[in-house]
Amino acid sequence: MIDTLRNHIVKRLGNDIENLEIVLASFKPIMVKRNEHILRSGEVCKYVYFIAKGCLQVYVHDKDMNDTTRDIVIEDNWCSELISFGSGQAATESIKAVESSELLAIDRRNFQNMMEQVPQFDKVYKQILEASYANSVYRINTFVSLNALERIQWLMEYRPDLMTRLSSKLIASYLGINKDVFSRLKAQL
Amino acid sequence: MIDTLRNHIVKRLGNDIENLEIVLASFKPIMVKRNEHILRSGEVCKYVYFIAKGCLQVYVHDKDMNDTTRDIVIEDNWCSELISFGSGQAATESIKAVESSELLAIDRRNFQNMMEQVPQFDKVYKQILEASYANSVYRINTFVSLNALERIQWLMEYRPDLMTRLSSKLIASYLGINKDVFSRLKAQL
DNA sequence: TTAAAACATCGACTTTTGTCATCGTTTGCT
DNA sequence: AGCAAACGATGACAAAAGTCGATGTTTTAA
Repeated sequence: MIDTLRNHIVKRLGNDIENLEIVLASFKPIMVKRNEHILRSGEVCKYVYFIAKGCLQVYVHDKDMNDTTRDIVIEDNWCSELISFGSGQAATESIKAVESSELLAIDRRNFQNMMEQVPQFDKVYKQILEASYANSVYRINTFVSLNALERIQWLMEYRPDLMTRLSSKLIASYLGINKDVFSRLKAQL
Repeated sequence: MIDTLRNHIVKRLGNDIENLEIVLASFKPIMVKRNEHILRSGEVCKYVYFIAKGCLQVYVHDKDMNDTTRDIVIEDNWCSELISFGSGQAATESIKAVESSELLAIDRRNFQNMMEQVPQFDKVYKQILEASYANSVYRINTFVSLNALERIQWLMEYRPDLMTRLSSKLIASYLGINKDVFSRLKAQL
C-alpha cells in the first residue's frame, strides 16, 4: 500500500529525495468500505488522501437532495477538499467511497512539517493544487459548451474506464444529466 | 496604477515586505483597448496580469464559434491562463478586454526571481492559485445544480455589479445560457 | 453627424431535457 | 439460497432551453 505512494512520489520528484521514508511514515493508512464517508459537508477537512486503491466521489447536495458530483478520483491520485483543508473552514462538499478503498491520509500538521523538512515536498502540494485546478477548468469548459449527448461522448473518449467501472447513476450525476436521459441517450449511440 | 498593486499586496502580506519596490518594478504596465486580446488560444501565456482597472473575459470557443465564458475578472484581481503560464504549453483559453483596461504584467522569469528573492511572494502565487481553484470549484457546483433561472438569481445575489456592468450577451455566456433565454427569464422576474 | 454594426427583446416554433410510473434484472445481505 | 433493495431501461408526457426571424434601440467608428 505504501509502495503505491512511494512509486507515485518517485515518479514525480525523482529518486534523490531526502527523508523519503520519514515522509512516507507520516501517512496513516485508512480502509474505507463502499459508500462510507470520509468527509461530510459542514465538517472541516482534516486530511489530504492519497488513493492507493479504490475510488472516491466528491459531491454536493442540491436543494432536492440529489447529489451532483464534482469529481471522481481513482487510485494513484490525490483527493481532498483542499479549500477546507487549507483554510480550516467548514467543507461545502462531501467525499465518500464509491468502492471499498485503501487510502493514505496525511493531516495538516504533518503536511506542514513535510513542506518545511523536505523542500521538494512543497512541489507536491503545488502539483496537487495545479492538477486540481487544471481539472476544474477543463471540466467547466466541457460542461458549459457541450450538451448531454456530447458530454457522454466526451466521457467515452477520454475516460472510457469510468464508463464501465461506475454505475449509470453516478456517471449521470458526474455529467450533470438526469439518469433517465443518460439511459436513453446511451442507447441511441 | 502601481499604487493599486502596492495596496493589493500590502493588504494581503502586510507592510513589512522587503524589496517591495523592486517587486513592483518587475511589472510592466500595459494598456488594452476594449475587445483587444491579451491571449489567444494556441499561444503560450507568458504573463500573469494584475488588473489595475477594467475587466477581462476568459473564454473558449465551442464548435459553432460561440464563445463560452469561463471567467470574468475585474480590477484589483489577478488574471492569467495559469496552466499555460506554469507549464509553457499552448493555452486552451483566450483572454480579452471587455472594457479598456490597465494591466500590470509580470513574465515568468521575473515571477520566478521574485519567488526566490522575496520569500513571501511565494505565498502570492499560492494565493492566486488557491483563489482560482476555489472559484472554479464554486462555479462547477453552481453550474451543475442550478437551472437557467436559478443561475440568473444567483448572479443577481452574489455579483449584482456584473449584472449592470456587462452586456446581456456576455452574462448569458458566463451563465451558460442562450442569450434569448436569458432575456426572457430576466423579464419574468 | 451619420451610417453600419452590434445589441436587446419578443413571438412562434423545435428540440432537448426532465419527470414519473412501470417492469424486469441485478446486487447485496443475512 | 432467498428476499429486499437498488439499478437500468423505456414509454408517455411536461417543462425547460434553444433557434429563428422581425423589429426597435444603442454603440461604434469613420
